[in-house]
Amino acid sequence: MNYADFPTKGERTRAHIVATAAEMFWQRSFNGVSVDEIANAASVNKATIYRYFADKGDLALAATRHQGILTLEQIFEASFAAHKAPDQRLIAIYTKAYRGNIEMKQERGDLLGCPVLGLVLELGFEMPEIRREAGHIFDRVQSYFTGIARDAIAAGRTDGAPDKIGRALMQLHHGACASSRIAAEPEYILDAGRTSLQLIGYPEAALAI
Amino acid sequence: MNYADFPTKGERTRAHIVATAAEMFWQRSFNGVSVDEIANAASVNKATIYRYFADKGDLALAATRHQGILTLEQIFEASFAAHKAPDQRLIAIYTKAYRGNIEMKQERGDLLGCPVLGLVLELGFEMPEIRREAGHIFDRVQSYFTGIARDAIAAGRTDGAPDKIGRALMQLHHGACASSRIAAEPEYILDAGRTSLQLIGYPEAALAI
Amino acid sequence: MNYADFPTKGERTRAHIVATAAEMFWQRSFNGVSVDEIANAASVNKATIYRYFADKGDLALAATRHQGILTLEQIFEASFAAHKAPDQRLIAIYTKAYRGNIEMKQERGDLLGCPVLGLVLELGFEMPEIRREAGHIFDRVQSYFTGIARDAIAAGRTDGAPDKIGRALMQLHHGACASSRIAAEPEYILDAGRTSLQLIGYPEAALAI
Amino acid sequence: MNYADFPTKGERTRAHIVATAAEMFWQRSFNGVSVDEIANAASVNKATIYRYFADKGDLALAATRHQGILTLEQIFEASFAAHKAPDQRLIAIYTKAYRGNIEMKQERGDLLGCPVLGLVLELGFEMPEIRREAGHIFDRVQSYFTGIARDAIAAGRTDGAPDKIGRALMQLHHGACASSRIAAEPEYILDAGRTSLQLIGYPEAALAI
DNA sequence: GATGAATGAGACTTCATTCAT
DNA sequence: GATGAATGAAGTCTCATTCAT
Repeated sequence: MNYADFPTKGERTRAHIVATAAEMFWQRSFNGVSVDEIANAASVNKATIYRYFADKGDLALAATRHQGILTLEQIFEASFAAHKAPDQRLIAIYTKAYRGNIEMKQERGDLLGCPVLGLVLELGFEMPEIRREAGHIFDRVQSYFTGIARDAIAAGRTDGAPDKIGRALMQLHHGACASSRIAAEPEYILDAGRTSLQLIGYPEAALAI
Repeated sequence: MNYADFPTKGERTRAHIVATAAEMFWQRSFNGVSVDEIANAASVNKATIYRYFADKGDLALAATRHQGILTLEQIFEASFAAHKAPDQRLIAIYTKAYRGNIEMKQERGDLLGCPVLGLVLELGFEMPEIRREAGHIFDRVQSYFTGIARDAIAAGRTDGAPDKIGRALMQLHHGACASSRIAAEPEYILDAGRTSLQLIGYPEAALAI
Repeated sequence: MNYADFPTKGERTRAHIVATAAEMFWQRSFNGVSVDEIANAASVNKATIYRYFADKGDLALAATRHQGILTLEQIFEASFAAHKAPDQRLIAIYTKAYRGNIEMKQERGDLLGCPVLGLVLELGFEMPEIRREAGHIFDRVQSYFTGIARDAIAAGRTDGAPDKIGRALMQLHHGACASSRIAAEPEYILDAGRTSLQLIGYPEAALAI
Repeated sequence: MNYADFPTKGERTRAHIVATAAEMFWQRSFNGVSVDEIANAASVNKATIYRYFADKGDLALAATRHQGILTLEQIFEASFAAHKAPDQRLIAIYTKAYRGNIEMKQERGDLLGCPVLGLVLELGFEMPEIRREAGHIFDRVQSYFTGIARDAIAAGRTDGAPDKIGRALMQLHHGACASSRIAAEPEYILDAGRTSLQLIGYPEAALAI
């Protein structure tokens, strides 16, 4: 997080709380983390949290949004900015995801997968706003994948409906996150990357470590 | 659940508790459901639950196992018993999953997705036994998919490593469960089914409603 | 409280909590007493309170009812049972009230007045059920006073509408409770008793200490 | 409130806070209103409140005083200034009270009764200064009633000790406030007015709407 | 052996109050 | 000097679990 983005003290405090909470929810689920723990981890008083968020659910919503923005920026936007070719973009996406997870595994011995998926599966029915937010995030993820699909079609590598391919790529991505977290196995991410390359007609493209 | 499988009264009580809890965890997550609520829903005394289970986590483990067995039997074993050809088996799997979710959506307005995925994402790090159990379940799921892949290879429809294809099919399945739950959209399941058929080299096979 | 009236253990616990809470609310108001304090004073766990009452307001409602029943029984019913003549009944009512307050003042240095009035003034708008309950209690109080008025009219001591006189007697009673509590002065109760006797046409009747 | 009475900005701010808080305490009790809510309602910063008042209790004391002054001026002084005869004065007092409550009931659907009684019943034991303040206010109220009694005696309408009659009138007034608030019934005020007229020997005097 | 009753710990939230700019 | 920001304490309520009959 770039703290320069939050000029006032309050905005910085708020952003710090969100980032802390997001990290904890990611690791230990919404209900598995108490507001007390978040306050301690963020080194703020519990009442300060309630100054910025109506309730714990509101904080979870902000955390979801935060994780969505972060993922979209650091994985998808970055990959699109750095590359033009569809296979290169896909490779960049999966390489980044893989590296992030490798790092995590080294740092904490575990690998957390998608920071949004767990929250929305846990809270989707109880908190429709979180579900809606996750829906938006995943819509944007799918858009990126659809763009890749479209370019692959334009390059004559595959055919079919770009949005259907985009959805398939997103589903594979979801599955990769989930299965790699469950098995604590980063390689599963690369597997999904390879399947994705095949789906857009670049079976020969290689995923660099 | 076939109650005839549990001859003694105690076994029936236990099975009834597990089934009730499994349903509730599926819908509202582990931490979102209290032991009180489970006892009420199952119409048993709370202390009775603690007669059969060491603690709430133990109950969650049993629920995970229960859901795993159910899914493996009703979706995968049934599909394999009914069909021989790989595409037919895949079609059966996805058709069953789709129909189950359609039913759910009609009955409760929502669609719950995979009954194991949410639990293990929520509790995986805190309760290693659940993670292990989910690992076993998903290993068996992957085995079924790997078998389908192997048969498709034998039929000359695709090539590659069967286990890698099996993993891809499982990841797609995970992604289908997750994305359809988030969007409350059963069609996403069929989309994943079609992608799966394509992956094993049966792009022309049709998913009956 | 006669504990024999509550056969089961749970009923006794519940009654004990109500009696304890009623006493505390009377002295220090609803919001001035915490559930923790009530639990401590009643020597039960806080969770036990919530086993018997949906929330603190529900406990206040039970306390209101409890105080109403107690007052009606010990002051009004008892006075009516012991005497037939309207002046004697009025004298009995005010004598009991006076003695109770004298006792209180000796025991705690203060005098609490009406156990229902404070609660309903504090919570009437937020908790309509308490207001309704207090309404019922005071309706019954007014009925007793109206009965006295009717008998005084029958005895040729006064005329007018019995219910209007009944209401006047009740209002005087309310005022007596309030003013004696504020001034910590039990004599104000006797003053109201004398005014009441005058209002029903027995100006010469004397209030024994 | 006449803001012209408070020349400096600070005094106006202070007076505005007191008036706002008094209104809120009246409606929802001392403990039922938070300092935050008062600050919001008065459109001042919370810290500003603490610039003018040592603590919330101090604000309650000021609110009590404010309500006392207001009531004494607008009801009692005004009635005494407008009329000379004791029955006319009593009628004026009760008419004003009645009209004020009718207005309230139309405006908010409820009727708040005496603005001091609730506060002092709630806080009397915890905050002796408030009790003392209320004592002073009610002493002055009683003085007004005693004056009326004295004039009625002088007019040969009744006999007895003026201060005892004054106390009776005040107790009736308290009771009228309480019972009308509980029942949300302004007519109860008029009833007390009629009883009061009777007590000072003007049973035939009529209370204009 | 099954269940009503009880509990300690901790959940979320709000309170009155003060700090620091 | 006024206000946004912060806090410790305490509030109500619920949790998973166990006792005692």
